[in-house]
Amino acid sequence: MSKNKPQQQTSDVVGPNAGLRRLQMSDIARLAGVSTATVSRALNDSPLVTAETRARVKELARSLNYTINVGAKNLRLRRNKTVAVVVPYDSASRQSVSDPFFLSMLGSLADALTEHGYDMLLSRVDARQLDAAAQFIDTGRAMGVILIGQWRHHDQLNQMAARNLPIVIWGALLPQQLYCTIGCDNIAGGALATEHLIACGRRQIAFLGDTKLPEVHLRLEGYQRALARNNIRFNKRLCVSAPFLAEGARNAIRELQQRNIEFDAVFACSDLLAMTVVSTLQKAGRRVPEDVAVVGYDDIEMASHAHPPLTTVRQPIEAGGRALVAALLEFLEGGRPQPKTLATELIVRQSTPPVLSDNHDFTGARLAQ
Amino acid sequence: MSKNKPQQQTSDVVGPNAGLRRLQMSDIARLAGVSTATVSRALNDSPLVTAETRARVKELARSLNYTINVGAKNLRLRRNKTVAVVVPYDSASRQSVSDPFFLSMLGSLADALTEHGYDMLLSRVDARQLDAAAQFIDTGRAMGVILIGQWRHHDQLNQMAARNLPIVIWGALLPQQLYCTIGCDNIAGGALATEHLIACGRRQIAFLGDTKLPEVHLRLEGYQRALARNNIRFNKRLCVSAPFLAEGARNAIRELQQRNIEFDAVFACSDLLAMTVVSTLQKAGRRVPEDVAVVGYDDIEMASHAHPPLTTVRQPIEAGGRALVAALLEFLEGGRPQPKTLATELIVRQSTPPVLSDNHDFTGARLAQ
DNA sequence: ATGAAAGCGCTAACAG
DNA sequence: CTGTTAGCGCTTTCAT
Repeated sequence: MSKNKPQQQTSDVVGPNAGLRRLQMSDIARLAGVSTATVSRALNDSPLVTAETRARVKELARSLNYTINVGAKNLRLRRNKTVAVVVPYDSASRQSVSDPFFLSMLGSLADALTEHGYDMLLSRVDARQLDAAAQFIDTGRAMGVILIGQWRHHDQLNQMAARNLPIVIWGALLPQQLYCTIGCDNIAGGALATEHLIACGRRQIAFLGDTKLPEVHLRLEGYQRALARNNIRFNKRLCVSAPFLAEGARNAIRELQQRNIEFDAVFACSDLLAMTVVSTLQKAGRRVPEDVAVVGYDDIEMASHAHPPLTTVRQPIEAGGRALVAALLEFLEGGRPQPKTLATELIVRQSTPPVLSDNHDFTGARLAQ
Repeated sequence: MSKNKPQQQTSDVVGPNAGLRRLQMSDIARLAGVSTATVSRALNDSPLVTAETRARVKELARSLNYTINVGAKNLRLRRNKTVAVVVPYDSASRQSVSDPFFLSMLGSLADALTEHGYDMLLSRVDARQLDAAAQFIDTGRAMGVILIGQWRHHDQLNQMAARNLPIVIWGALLPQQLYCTIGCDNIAGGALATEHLIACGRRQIAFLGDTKLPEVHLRLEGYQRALARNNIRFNKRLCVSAPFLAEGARNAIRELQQRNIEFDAVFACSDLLAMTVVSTLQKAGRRVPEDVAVVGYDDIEMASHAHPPLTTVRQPIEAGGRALVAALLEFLEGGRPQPKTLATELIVRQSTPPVLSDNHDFTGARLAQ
């Protein structure tokens, strides 16, 4: 009969842990004088039990500190309210980007998921093998995946999408994309920053960012469009590729200076980059914003505390997290969520000088200055 | 007979998902012509199956893209290789500290856990109710909890420890502490920074940090000890309480200036704080390190890219993450891990001037200058 | 309104 | 070495 006692059964009668065996539903049932079915119903607020019974069972469970075993519940229900959040890391540097932006995003996702009763499984995967993210779904560890950053792996992502896996990605909207991305309007963001610098009277605006990343590439496009709208010739030599890491910014600025390229403004594709730019410039004896105006991107917490406080393009992180979660949940409910682009907003602080005209409308086309 | 078809059974024969039902062990067993027991053994590398059978089964599983259902496995094994990592957030600001230090710690934990085959469940909890962290264990969602930061909730933590829950905490070692903490030697760290500033010839060293946090309090103690060892009188007015958030730093510096308190050095309890200090000082026309030397804490990535690059006390995050995980695993194996204090290291960069003497031994006692 | 019983997908005694 | 079988702790149909 009972030939199948699991090996590690915590003895509930003798031994050091006597009586400490984890309570289970059958215990509550016995104590309440009902069946486990009734306990289950009561605990799940089923209308099939009397209010009286429900109250009694719940009270008993509470007083005994009983909590339902989620694993068993999940197995039975064949679902499991957890979502995997995957942060790719650069296999070269073996380090994920240490930008505070990511931490905020994680926090925002954690909150949004919690709000919906979901748990969040966090993991890092090698950016070269993003499809490892699918493992979470295959093994049933999570119902879906949120990937932070598409990097340069459009193809891998498309393949996963082809498998129809519930996965949504924080990133840019690309042509011929099968997967669902949520992200900010990078073109608009790039244009916003650039228009502002132009409105401040700057004409030689350097662009800093790793244009191999889709999002940055789009910001560059916004930058170019803004220049065009204002009849400013695009000067390729003002564009310096700099990885997100701060180191890149210093080198970039040095490069400009060494090559004797004049610039009176910098648009940097992250606040981290921008802050390094400011420091590098100040060290070189150039004033911000008087000599060089600087605009950043993200609006991380620190941006407002930098010196000078950073003018920057805010990415709505809270909204982003919520949108990612909403899209994933739609997926899980059988829907096919559409990519969504969130609006960005220019936060004007002191790293840029006052605008020249009274026209504060940076969004409209500005055909001539 | 089959009166118990679960309601949401994905039809495997007809319907839009025909044939897409998730494979399970019995499918592999049937296809391989063996029992599920054998499949289980093969997949788990049990020595009880022939190498030949094992190979055949594994190959079949691989080719069919079958992966074991972790939930079912966990239920049966009554364990579940996941650990909850809990980041307390300040209920007042409704925001967890957005210090990059935390992100690094999360990354480090994710790596260490992955190394041991554990998954990481991330969540934020209200700092006022840290014991909510115990829920993860009670519901069987995770085997143990790693809490980042003990805040001011010594008592709550002691209560949890009394329940003998597998939980370890990143924080300071406090007297009469029942729980297991892993953390850096804050006293030594505080002393290290202070000794260095003294060695640089500074005597009026301001201390910046939220001393209500145990870790910061200990750093202050190290600061005081270093002063004492060097016969410098402790001046309470040089100690300014500043929350970790950057804003605090500016106010703190302003406060010092307004109160006309002279200082030629600042020891700030986080790099974020230190960087804001540097900026504030520079804006006020004081040079770093010539007029004021500044030492930070943590050695976040950005510290080396600041201007000037920040002299700081490094917290070994990688080692910290590994130690936290090691301690928790020891707990899970029935051990009772001891609190562990990791060594800190002074990273000398350019926010402090060259030391005056040739004696670079900052660790020894320095009885007279 | 409640209970009995049949599994969710897996593992491991036990018996061959 | 392999198969049979009894659960892990829960939910839900079906029968009462």
